[in-house]
Amino acid sequence: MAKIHEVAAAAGVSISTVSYALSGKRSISPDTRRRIEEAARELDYRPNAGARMLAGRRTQIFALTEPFRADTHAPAHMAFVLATSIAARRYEYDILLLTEEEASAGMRRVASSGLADGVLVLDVAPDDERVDLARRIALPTVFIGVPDDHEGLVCVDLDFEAASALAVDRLADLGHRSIGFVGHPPTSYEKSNFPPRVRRGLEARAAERGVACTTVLPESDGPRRAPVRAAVRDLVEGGATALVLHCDDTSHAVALDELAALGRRVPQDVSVVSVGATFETSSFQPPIDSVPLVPSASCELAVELAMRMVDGGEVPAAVHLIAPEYRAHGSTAPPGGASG
Amino acid sequence: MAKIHEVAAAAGVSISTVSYALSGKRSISPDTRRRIEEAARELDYRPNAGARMLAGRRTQIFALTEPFRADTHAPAHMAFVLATSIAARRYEYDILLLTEEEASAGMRRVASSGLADGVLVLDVAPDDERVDLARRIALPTVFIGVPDDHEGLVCVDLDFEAASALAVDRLADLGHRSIGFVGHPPTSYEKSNFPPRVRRGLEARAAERGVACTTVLPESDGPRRAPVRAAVRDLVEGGATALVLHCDDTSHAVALDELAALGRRVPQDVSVVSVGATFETSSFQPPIDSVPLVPSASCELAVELAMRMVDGGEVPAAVHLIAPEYRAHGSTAPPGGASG
DNA sequence: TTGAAAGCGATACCAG
DNA sequence: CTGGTATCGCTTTCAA
Repeated sequence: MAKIHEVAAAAGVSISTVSYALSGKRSISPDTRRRIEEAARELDYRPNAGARMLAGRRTQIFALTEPFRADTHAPAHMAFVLATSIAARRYEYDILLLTEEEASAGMRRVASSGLADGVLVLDVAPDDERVDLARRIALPTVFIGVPDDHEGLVCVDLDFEAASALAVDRLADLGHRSIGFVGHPPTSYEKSNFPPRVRRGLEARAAERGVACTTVLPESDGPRRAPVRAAVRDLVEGGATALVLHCDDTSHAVALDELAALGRRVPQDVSVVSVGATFETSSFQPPIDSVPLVPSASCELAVELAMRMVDGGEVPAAVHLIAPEYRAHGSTAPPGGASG
Repeated sequence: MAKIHEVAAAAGVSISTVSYALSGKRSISPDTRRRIEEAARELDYRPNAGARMLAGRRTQIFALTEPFRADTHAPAHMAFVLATSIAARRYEYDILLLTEEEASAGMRRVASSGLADGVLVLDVAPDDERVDLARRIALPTVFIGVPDDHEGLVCVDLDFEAASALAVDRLADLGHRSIGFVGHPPTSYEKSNFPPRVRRGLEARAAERGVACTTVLPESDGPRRAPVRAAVRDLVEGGATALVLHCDDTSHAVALDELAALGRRVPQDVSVVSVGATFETSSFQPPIDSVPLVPSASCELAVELAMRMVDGGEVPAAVHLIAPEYRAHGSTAPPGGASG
């Protein structure tokens, strides 16, 4: 824990010069800079965090609020936390965790104690309690996800409607006239903010393209995930030549397994596209086309916006949608294989 | 962001009195204290974090290092992060996230910048790179998990050996003479620190009790988790009258499903005990006896030790083992049902 | 029981 | 291009 004056002494300069040299906030002669950097390195010097917060006007910390809900999908959640942390570090920012009940109390606490420069909100619910709070506190806040009432808020998310539309377009372009949609369990459409958007986008674009679309929202439990299997069977036997999946990874695997059990080949007999997945769909057997939800994309944008706000820049209080991207892995083809 | 002098003015006292009243570090007349607390509440005052770090000698922050390894079991990991955060908040401490590559660089950074008062290490590998680092930095560090080389370190963990022994004792006491052990996939025994301890404890106690013990470490993939099913089948058909499980939740479910498929009732035909699970085993069909790994227990102890170290107290540099607890849910019985 | 004032260790303004 | 120094907001002696 060397201090700045030790570095100054070692380099034979004043402490202000050390500060400027290390922050790069004013020009320093090459020679002086070199001596300072060397001294800093040898002493393993880093500015004291507390002093820096106090003297400078930033903490270099973002608070990350995440209510670990019981129904939170852990792997996806971890991916977002990790992506946020990595994105923040690019700007030399650290992440402070705010969990559970603490989500609200914590935001207040962090705001009034100046512990963080901004707040990133994860795992957003449609009627999220953190919405009101965000409007009240005077701290830059970015939602990663879109609550129902998002007026005046800065939100970041994948354009799920467009993602679904992309999937429908792909299938419609190939000639499919009837597609089946396997979604999350019904409760997800109330507790989470994005499943409804996927469904809406899908059904809307299907209607536009004159494609028949049947939606099933199977429970994700039961022995061998029977509901998912039944959904797949019903859809395929009902005439769907393509399946769009928006569900967890296990349900994906089960759906593929059921197709195999039914003797339907992918993509010859049935085309399959995954929408909004945070997991790798290319490692399924067979690999599945995907319009993924990429955590790093959302989190990087969120952090960038938060940084801009911290720097006093203008950031529109609006939903910042991320354009979806179609990733082909060979699971789609024109309809008409065996069932031709 | 009210400041201390505003509170002092509002309460008609000096700032030092406000500081003392709020920290409780010296006695204040009841009346004065009341006025100060009221003023603080009305102004929503909280000490500025940076100023507090600088003037006081603590940051009120613990760094939590967690390398989000690819093979990390997300739900368990989340449970530990959450438990750590909750435990820390009891002491008015916040959690700063240190991830990935940053695990090592971050520890160094946090130590030399005085960003945290201590470090909590999660997801410990047998040959963890953070071990050497922990010895080098001058920051109280507590490992939640036990690396192979833990000399001079403060570690906290469930006594897995004792947990296994508890399971064996239960079964041996009931009269079982041959038990099967279904463990994690083989690679887990290298990448993670506790599976070997479970296995060791199990086999040792089985030997002591004169109970035959067959170990199988099935892969946790394949269609319908065939390896797990095969393991269960082989063990049961090989004469095991009881199964001890130390694997993920899905494998538990699959194992039970396979027993049902084999026509073996639990516990009449086969007894089943789960060891070291972080998930709820009482909601399986049927509910399963468990000697669980309780995240809150480990994390609370870790935080308590870290706090004691921060406060300058004595904490033995040793492995602090948590005594396991047997939770009966009706999945064990004397052997001799159908197979009499 | 209370108050005045000396730091804590940086940043950034004002000079030179 | 470099230095002196006021300042950030609190904690904690030292005095009364």
